[in-house]
Amino acid sequence: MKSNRNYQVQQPPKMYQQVITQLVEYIESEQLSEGSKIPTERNLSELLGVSRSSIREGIRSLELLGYLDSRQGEGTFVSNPPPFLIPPQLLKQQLDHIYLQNYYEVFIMCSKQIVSLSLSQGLTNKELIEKTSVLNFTGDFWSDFPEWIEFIATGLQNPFFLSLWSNNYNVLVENDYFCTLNLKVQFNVFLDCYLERNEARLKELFHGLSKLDKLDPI
Amino acid sequence: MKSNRNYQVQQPPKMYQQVITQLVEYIESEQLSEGSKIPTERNLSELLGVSRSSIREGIRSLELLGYLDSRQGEGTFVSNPPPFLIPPQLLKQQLDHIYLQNYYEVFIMCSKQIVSLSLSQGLTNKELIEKTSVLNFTGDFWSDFPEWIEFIATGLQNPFFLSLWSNNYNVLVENDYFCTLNLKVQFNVFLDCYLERNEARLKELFHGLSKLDKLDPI
DNA sequence: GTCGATTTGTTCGTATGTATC
DNA sequence: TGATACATACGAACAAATCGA
Repeated sequence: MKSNRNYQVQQPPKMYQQVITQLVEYIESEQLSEGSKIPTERNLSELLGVSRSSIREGIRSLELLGYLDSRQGEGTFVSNPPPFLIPPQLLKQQLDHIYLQNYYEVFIMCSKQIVSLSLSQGLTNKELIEKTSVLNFTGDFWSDFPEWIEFIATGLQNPFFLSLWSNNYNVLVENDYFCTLNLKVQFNVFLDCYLERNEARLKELFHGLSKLDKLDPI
Repeated sequence: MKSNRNYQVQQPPKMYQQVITQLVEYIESEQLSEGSKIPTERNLSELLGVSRSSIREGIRSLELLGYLDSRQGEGTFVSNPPPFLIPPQLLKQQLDHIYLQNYYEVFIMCSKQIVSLSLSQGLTNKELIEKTSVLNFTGDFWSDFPEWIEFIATGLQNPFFLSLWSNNYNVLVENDYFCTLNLKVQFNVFLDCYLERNEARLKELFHGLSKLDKLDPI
């Protein structure tokens, strides 16, 4: 090597990227929380010394991530982005079966974890039964199972499992994935094992869920 | 209700949102895959009948998601977005301890799942030992453990677990989370149990990891 | 190696719609 | 009703990078 040139492939940072960084730093330094108003586009333009267009490109990107919310005539406000995002869902992309299957397996992992954590929460058997009795089930597995998981997940300390679970669930629903699955188990079985705290059997049941065959297209 | 007016609280869709939708539809309909070039900003402007600025706001947002990649002088190209995103990581936000702990628990869940799937892959004991022997460990838990997980995850059918794992891992690393943990176990123990396929003991070990105490600040 | 065409990067000015007082 | 503040949107202009003749 003769020169000191940097051969790394790296494009120079773009203005909107820097705007994003500055914006986040500004919000953190000012301790702005959900609902707080940030300076107007024109102010930011002067403050950061960049054009309004670049400011807007940054704001728009942060808006898509759920970090900002701008309303015409009012201003731009700080918002709380979710802990996880699934890009194809944000873009309402059509996903093929192999993608959906991958999301499905993550979905099952989350479901399993939520059930496991729920059982280790230290509730008495009575509380367990009382809590779940407020739910009214329909008999349709892919209607009852999600309702159940969502319900017990809201009681957990860590809300991220529910967030991740919901993301995956929504992707699958929006792509009509569940109706392609060949289900061989009743929902009651899950619920009974849960109320009996039969973790070994639950493990088997979840294992069965993750190994579902695809329905043969007729 | 006297009129047919829609009282739903919904802001009118913004141009850049529509641009995003149209762009995704265009890419899908043209079957463009990774690396394909999309029309120039000026072309898109005419094609969709919106200004170049709005086109850019849409492109920029998709760029942040990893769905597009635009290079000055060349053009804008289709890219493959990752299956999961963690917004605070994209924004290089500083996260507080409670947030990090939540991500940590998801991280452990993924690690556990990866190990479990790896063991059920049907490898012989000999293959298992040979595969892991290519790794050279340092003795530092939070250096060895991630290297191990990442290695065995690359052999899995479903790449989403690794993707999700990496996302969480990177958040934790970037926020110096691991060095705040009070670790009481050696990495060897994990590896030995793995090679012995001792799933029951592995379960205990992971349970121990998820219940780590925070180091007392001195 | 130079020139010219193409394309994104960036800025500025202007007009319009909307919310608030 | 009017005035003000603000985001929304457009279009023109120039800079910078890339590529090919």
